[in-house]
Amino acid sequence: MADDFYNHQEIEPKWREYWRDQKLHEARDDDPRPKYYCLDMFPYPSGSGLHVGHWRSYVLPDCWSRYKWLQGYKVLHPMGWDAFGSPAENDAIKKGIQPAIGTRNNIENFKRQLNEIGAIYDWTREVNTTDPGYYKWTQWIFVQMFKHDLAYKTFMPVNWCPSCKTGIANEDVVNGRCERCGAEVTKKELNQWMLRITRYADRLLDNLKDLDWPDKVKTMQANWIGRSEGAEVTFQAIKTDGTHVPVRIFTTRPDTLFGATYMVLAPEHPLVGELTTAGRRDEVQVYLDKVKSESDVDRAAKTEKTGAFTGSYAINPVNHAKIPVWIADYVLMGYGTGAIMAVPAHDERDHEFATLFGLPIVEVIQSPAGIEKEAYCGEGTMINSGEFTGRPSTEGKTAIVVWLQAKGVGKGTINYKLRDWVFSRQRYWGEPIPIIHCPKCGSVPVDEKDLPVRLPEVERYQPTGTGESPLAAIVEWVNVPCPKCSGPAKRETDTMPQWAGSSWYFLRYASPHATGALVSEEGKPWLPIDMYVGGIEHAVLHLLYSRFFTMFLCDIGVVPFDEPFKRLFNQGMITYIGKSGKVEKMSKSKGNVVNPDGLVQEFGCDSLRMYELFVGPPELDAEWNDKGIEGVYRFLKRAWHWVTMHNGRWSAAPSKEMLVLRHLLVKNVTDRLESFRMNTIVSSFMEFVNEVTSMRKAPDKATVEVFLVAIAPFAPHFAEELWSRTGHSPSVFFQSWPKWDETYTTADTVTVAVQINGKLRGTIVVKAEAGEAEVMTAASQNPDVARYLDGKQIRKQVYVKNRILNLVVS
RNA sequence: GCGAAAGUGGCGGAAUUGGCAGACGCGCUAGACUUAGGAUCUAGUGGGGUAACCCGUGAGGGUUCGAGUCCCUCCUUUCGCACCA
Repeated sequence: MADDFYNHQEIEPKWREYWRDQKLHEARDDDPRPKYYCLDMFPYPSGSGLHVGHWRSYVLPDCWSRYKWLQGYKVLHPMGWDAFGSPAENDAIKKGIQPAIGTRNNIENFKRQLNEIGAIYDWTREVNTTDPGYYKWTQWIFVQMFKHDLAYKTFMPVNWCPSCKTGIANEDVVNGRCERCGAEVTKKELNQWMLRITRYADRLLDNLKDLDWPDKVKTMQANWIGRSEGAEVTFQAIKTDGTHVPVRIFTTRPDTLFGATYMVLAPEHPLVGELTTAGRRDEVQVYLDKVKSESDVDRAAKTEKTGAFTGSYAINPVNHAKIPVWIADYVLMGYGTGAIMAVPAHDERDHEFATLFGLPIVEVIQSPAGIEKEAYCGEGTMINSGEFTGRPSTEGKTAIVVWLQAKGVGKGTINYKLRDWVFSRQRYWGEPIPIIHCPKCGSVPVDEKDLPVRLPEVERYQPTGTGESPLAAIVEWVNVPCPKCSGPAKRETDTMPQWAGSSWYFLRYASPHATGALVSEEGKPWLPIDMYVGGIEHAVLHLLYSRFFTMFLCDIGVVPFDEPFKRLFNQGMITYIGKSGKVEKMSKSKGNVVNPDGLVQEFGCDSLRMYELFVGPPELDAEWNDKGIEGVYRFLKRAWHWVTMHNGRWSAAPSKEMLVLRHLLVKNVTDRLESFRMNTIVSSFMEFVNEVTSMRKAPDKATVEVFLVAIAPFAPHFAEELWSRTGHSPSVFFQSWPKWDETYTTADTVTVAVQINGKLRGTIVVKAEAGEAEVMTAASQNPDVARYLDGKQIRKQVYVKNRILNLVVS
């Protein structure tokens, strides 16, 4: 019958419509079941379509959500749009389409394509960061941060992307290049809004240990925060006029203080001028000019150290040694105090520098291999260290800090690599920063009742490049009365980075339509997120910012938790041979995209879903194979045939063998789901179908039911159709996840491998849990084994129950 | 340079975590059904050897009755950090 073949083209749209009509995807606040919040990282709605690489990231969370659903949870699985940001703006500039309109069109297209995946998103909770009803709350958070002294404006050199024509955050700079466009980043002095994320540094670090996240991501965040304990020590530098000026340095090795043989200031250090002697002025100036002309990229690529002597000296507080003060660009102004004591004997960088410029090297930690050839950075016994000589360096660390503190020349301190977050962008397409500058009252936040500050329409979107956003040109928008004194004032014209809206969107899904609060009381029980799925590329930026926002919102009572994502899973990317001939990440720019539309047409959405899982371990990158989907398609067809050919003619009672297969399937699929080995789940189903079809007997109804429920999260249309055809209603998703019975998954007979001298010589079938003597008897009767035992003496026998018998003979 | 992960047939990948290496799929070979097959089904498929057997998880060593799995040395690939004192 024509009706009996697996017609995916017919059944897939039908069931999608059914789910939509039945509102199967909607998460209801009043649903009494326990909640489960599964979240996909929301996309930027780009104009180019979804390729099979995108598909992979949406399939896994959908399968997981459907699994959780069958387990009896009310599942929140929402979707939205991270729609602010340069691409829409650049499009606007290029094609003359307003970003708002371009974005709307892209979202339409994206939604249609997501629908093809068969994913159950709750579209009633869709959020869009560019919606004024949404960014009202992004601005509200900024105002709260301002009120809590977490947002401040300051004039400082920031990373400037000459191509995007905007200042960007440290996190946006990758190897000296702009993370968005790849242009070399330069420095620019700008008056910028900053967020004091550093205030949360310790908490951001300490909380990591309790998160169920991949260690890799935790490590990356910990490294980014870069906490290091040490001491700040004050040296007295002698100025050209003979007076002393304190220079503070940071060190993690106070135990090596006696080995400081020179000092280095960052070229940008404020004391460089005062400490440069007349005789050295020219040389120092040449060096400063050279450093200034170098980009970060050049500076990073440089292998040899450079520097210049200022001509001045400083006094080491512990031994009053007079040591020269140098400047060198291996010392960074942005970290610690911008000055170091150099201990060439016990620091690689200092050693290299000292060797190059002929500076003295004094050993103060006993070094196994000496310190002439290279620095010794380990611990050991302190030597040449005055009263501390003879003590272990680990002890010396604290002892010297105590000593410094008592003398008032230093103290224990902690430094972080993490910097405050540059939050201003001089671009059009972002949330206006809700601040009004009043000549009398200073920076005044916009009244909460006046939020949102809507983004006005402009004629020109082009970034000006002057350090001002295009908004600055809209006089009627900029000029407003001061909220405090009503005098003439001006709006802030910088906008927020794209990260702003994505740093809290996951909270808004809980109550996307609430007008009186960021999260309503009804919405709160959905939070926090139980499972967050997305790419590793957000390991630092998005995830760190989101944690910071959540901590702050927790502190001001908006949410009752300070970590938003309990569990994180990073999906690997899909790779494919690109036009370069190499295997690369699948992307439009690499010219190696595989369009899913044709595959859906030919093999169906369910085949593609299952192949996306089957392609490889979900956490690893996987290379796309054009033929691979055919295997999954064949499997679905075989399974379809198996069910339909026996439909209604089920065997009355399951055979023992069938029961074993059924329970083993449930056990395998469940175990593999829980451990996220999605690729092997597909294998489990294939093995099951291979087995049951080769039995050439009708299955019992219960086995088929279990099979259909178990496969429903992965091939939902397929499962629904067969569920209905086998006389069930309503949806298969109203069933509950099947359980297995250990009595069937543990066989009564087992095959035991028999090895002679570690080599497999035969296998024997024995009762499960059989004793060693019994197995030994069976083994010696097995001809394959016996021939190796003939005339030999058994020296040793090792038996591992139900697995293996190894006989050592001679 | 530092750190992390990984290296298994022609290919993607399995392996209950120390116990029969190569599940499952792709590809390939042979056969069946077919006017036909790029459909479907059946059988086979790590390498060598007529065979008994031997060899096989990047390379080399070690621990063990037994190692893809643990330890040491090295090589390669990918990712992250990259003068953070």
